[in-house]
Amino acid sequence: MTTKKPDWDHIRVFLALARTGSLRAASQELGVSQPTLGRHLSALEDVVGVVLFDRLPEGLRMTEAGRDLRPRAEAMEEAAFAFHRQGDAISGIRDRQVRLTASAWSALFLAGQINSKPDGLYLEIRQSDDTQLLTKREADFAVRHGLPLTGDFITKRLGTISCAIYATERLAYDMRGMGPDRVFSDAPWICFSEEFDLYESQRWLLAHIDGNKPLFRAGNTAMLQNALRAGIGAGILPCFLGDRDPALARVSRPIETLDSDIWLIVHRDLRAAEGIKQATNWVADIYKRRVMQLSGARASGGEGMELK
Amino acid sequence: MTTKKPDWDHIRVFLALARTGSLRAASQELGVSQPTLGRHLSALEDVVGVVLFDRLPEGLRMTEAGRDLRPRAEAMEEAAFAFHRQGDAISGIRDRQVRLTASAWSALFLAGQINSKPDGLYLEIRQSDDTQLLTKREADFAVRHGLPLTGDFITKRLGTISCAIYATERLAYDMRGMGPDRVFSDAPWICFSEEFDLYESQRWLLAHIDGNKPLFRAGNTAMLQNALRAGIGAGILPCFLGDRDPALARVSRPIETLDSDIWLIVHRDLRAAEGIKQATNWVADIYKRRVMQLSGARASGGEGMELK
DNA sequence: GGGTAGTGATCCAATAATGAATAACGATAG
DNA sequence: CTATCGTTATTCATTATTGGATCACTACCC
Repeated sequence: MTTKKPDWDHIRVFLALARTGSLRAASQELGVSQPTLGRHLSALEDVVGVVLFDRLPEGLRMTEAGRDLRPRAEAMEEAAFAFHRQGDAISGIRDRQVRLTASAWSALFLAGQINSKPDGLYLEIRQSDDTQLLTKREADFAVRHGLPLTGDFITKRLGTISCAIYATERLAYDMRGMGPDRVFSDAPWICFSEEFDLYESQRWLLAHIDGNKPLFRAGNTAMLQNALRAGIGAGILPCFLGDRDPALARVSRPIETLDSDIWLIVHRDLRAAEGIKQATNWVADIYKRRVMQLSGARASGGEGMELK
Repeated sequence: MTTKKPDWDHIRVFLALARTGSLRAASQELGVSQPTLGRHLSALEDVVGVVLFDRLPEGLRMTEAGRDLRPRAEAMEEAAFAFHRQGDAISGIRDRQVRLTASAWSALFLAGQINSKPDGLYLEIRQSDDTQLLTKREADFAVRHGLPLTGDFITKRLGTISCAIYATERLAYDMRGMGPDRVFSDAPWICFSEEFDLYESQRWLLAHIDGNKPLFRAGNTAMLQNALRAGIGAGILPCFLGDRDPALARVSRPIETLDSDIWLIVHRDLRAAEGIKQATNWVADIYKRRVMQLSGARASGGEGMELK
């Protein structure tokens, strides 16, 4: 009979070490101390009979054996996630916050509607674009601009979000005077910082203004909006934000090219959980009721230039 | 952030409890005390948020939630097995006995050839017909009469094992006199106990002797052989045993219907491990060299009746 | 150079997990 | 009804695990 020592948790440690590359970093992530992790690793190496990491002064370097073993450990982790997902589904997420992750704009939008949240539903909204949050079970469902590439998810289209170019009324007036051809090169522009360069709207703006460097780069949407209010430049905002800001006016009509579908994404295992159903219904309902706000439709038409 | 408490080992406990049905039984199997298992179970129920077992005076009764979760836990266990198999493959099973499981006759046969075992190879032969031993990682490879139905195995045909009917020379003489038609109904027969009723040879014999009840049922092959030696009856033995027993003679020639292919079965993950290669090569070599013994071929032909 | 910020290893007091003993309980047999 | 057996739950002394502090070392930056 082989060793019956329970080492499943040690495999979990192995994975954390493989990811962080050092005992200390992993100790922070796992919430256990560095000496303990070192001991766990040694214990695992003992039962497996193979050295998993070379201990170097600059950290841990995974051996070839470790690299071979890693996919197996990840398969095990995935199984553990599936186990807990199923548990969540069965428990209906009772006595726990439902954790929703949304991209920047969607997170803002939902936070603005939080007062319509049904009683008894405890929500936590986490702004992130990391799809992995769902598979890693760090979030229960997601609101995203795109569909996930892999994984066993249920998706539902929530609606379309439109954005336009906004500035103070005064600046907007001047810019409209420049006309579609010169506004990009002559006006002062504000955009997001480099980490958002992958965003569709950011790419669109940067491509249009071309050589004309943006005079300010904001780290998040709220910063951008405040900068616009200060009147130093123009920038892209989602209509649901820009239209409701009395200090801002549209420079352009909603830019159709940048219309973006919003998707609700929930893991198949969780879709039937009571808490999840409540939360997703709430979210879907909001997007249904606020479709006008999101698309930037207005009772009074005809404001701003047509840009594309 | 959710609870980061490591509970993978608790899932392992959950599985053991699901299988044994009681804390005490599981504590024996896992080598941990009953109070500890109870605590582990409670801890797991805490994080999952669901009651997994009802604690009854007669033991644990799995709840519906537990039944739903069980397949997930088993998937995780399978992943853990795969992890360790891979580890074994990489380490080459150094510093460890290679554990071989074989069916009754094959185990006997191999044990008889153990002196040809290469130095430095440490073998443990376990007699069993449980195919699960391989997937549960309780054995490294198997010698079986049939092929496994499921699983990712490498198989190799080792040879054919033949068996015949044996008895003492005196009884064999009498029986040959009865002729093929009456020998089954008139002679005294010995067979295996009921637990072997699924074996091909046992089924064949029981079907032939029909109403004629066997006068003795042996619990294993050695017992059967000894009973035959005592002269009280005739029975089926593999040729490699019967032919080498000077106290026994063939009543029949090898019975072709009962020829049975022997297979070597090793998990794909383990096939390249050094220790495994050594051991499987040794086994394959034996079956190759002793093919005559196994098939019951003899220099002097023509002994015994032809039965089918 | 000479700090600084990393890394893993080691030691030992504090702590958490463990298990033998036992209690409490229900089922069962006589 | 009583005795016995097999459960899980509880208790508490013992044991094993843990982590803060520290050491030795390397890489890197100024």
